[in-house]
Amino acid sequence: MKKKNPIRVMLVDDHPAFRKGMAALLESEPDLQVVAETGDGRHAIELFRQAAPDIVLMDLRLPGMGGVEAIIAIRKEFPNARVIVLTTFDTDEDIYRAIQSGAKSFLLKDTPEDVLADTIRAVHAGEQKLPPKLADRLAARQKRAELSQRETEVLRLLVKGRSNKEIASDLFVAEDTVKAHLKTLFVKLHVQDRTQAAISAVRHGIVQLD
Amino acid sequence: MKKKNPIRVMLVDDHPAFRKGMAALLESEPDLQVVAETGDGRHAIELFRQAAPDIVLMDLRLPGMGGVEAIIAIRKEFPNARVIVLTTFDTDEDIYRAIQSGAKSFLLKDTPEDVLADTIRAVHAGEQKLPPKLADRLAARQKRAELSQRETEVLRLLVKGRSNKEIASDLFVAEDTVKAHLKTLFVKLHVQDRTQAAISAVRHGIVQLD
DNA sequence: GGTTCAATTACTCGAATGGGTAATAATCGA
DNA sequence: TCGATTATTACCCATTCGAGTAATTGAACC
Repeated sequence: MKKKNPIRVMLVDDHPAFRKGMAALLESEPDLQVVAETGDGRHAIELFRQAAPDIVLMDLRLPGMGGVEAIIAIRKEFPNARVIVLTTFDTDEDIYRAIQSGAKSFLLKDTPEDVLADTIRAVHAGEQKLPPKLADRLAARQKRAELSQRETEVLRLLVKGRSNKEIASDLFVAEDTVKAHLKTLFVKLHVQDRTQAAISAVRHGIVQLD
Repeated sequence: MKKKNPIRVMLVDDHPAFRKGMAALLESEPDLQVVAETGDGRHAIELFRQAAPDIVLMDLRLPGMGGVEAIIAIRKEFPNARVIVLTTFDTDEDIYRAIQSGAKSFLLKDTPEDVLADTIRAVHAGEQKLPPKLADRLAARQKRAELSQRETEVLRLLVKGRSNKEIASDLFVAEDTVKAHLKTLFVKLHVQDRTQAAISAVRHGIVQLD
């Protein structure tokens, strides 16, 4: 028996099996109801319009549109939308971008069911809940200096394995300019050399390895 | 109605929701039956003894014991065990190690249900089936020269961001020795410098970024 | 016993990298 | 309009790195 006002949940995840299982888990809670599900970010937006869920459980890696963009798009149209990110990937940068984009919580897919249900209820009640572990990660990310546009480009090329000279010609600037950017990058990333910078960029999710 | 001799499947994956959903998907096929499931690699081994499944669907990232080790352990005791790897992670090295360890197939979690069911049937019939995309990846891995023990250690330290001098003192050898290893590493990995080598190691899954 | 391969070290040399310092121009928010 | 940030370039200098070449040792394999 459902209560009169169950919390209406929408699932966005590209694994059908996961959606199915998650739906079953959630439905076993008397106050939760799965009202919509999809594996596509773009589809999620129009589905939100139709289903008007109380809570969205959103994966980050989605075909077509990324999870963060989907959150931004939804919240642009529905500023009160309550989105919880539920994903396997958890770099500092992922967490940071998700929260920045307006997500109310961030959970990993191996989160115990009871914690998940509690988080859904808490977020539905208007709270913003983060597991302590991830909150620490977020704090770590916050402390890290913001990279400028140009620095990010240089870092991206660095991760592609390009030399200073190559990066310079890629960006149509002098090699000394690239060196200058690298110097500030090293400081901001707390590293000593380019290899550490490249690894750090990948580890923190600043640059994707795709 | 089940047939008299359904294919008995065991699920090993640390996400309860995924197990639940996958079980439901598989059970919807009349000739498939989920007879056991667990989220733990070590537990999988004794569960195999009890349940004697025809097919094991195995994730690679598991708490405690890794998926590859679990496959090896199972096949040591039951050389005829038919294991299909079902995972989100798909570096060349992952695929390679899985097949080396005796897995009969390797699928990604977003595999369409019908393909999955067909693969289970094919493997149960004794075939070794790989999606063309992953077969290519495996071929790419096969072409890559095997790294020696020492080279792998050097690469691991390189990915940790250590300099030649540091790697040398870590391994109690001369810096020239490290340089020599790096030279052969560059050739084997088809790269020009240490940064590319580090990225390549991570991208191919030779070194984990944990 | 010869061969192949991994591991080790050494030496040279040129190129790439990183640190320090500094100057200029543009943009931007207060 | 002033200070801050960003982007740009330049120069110097020490260190690190990478390529080439080569030799030795020990284990594994046949």
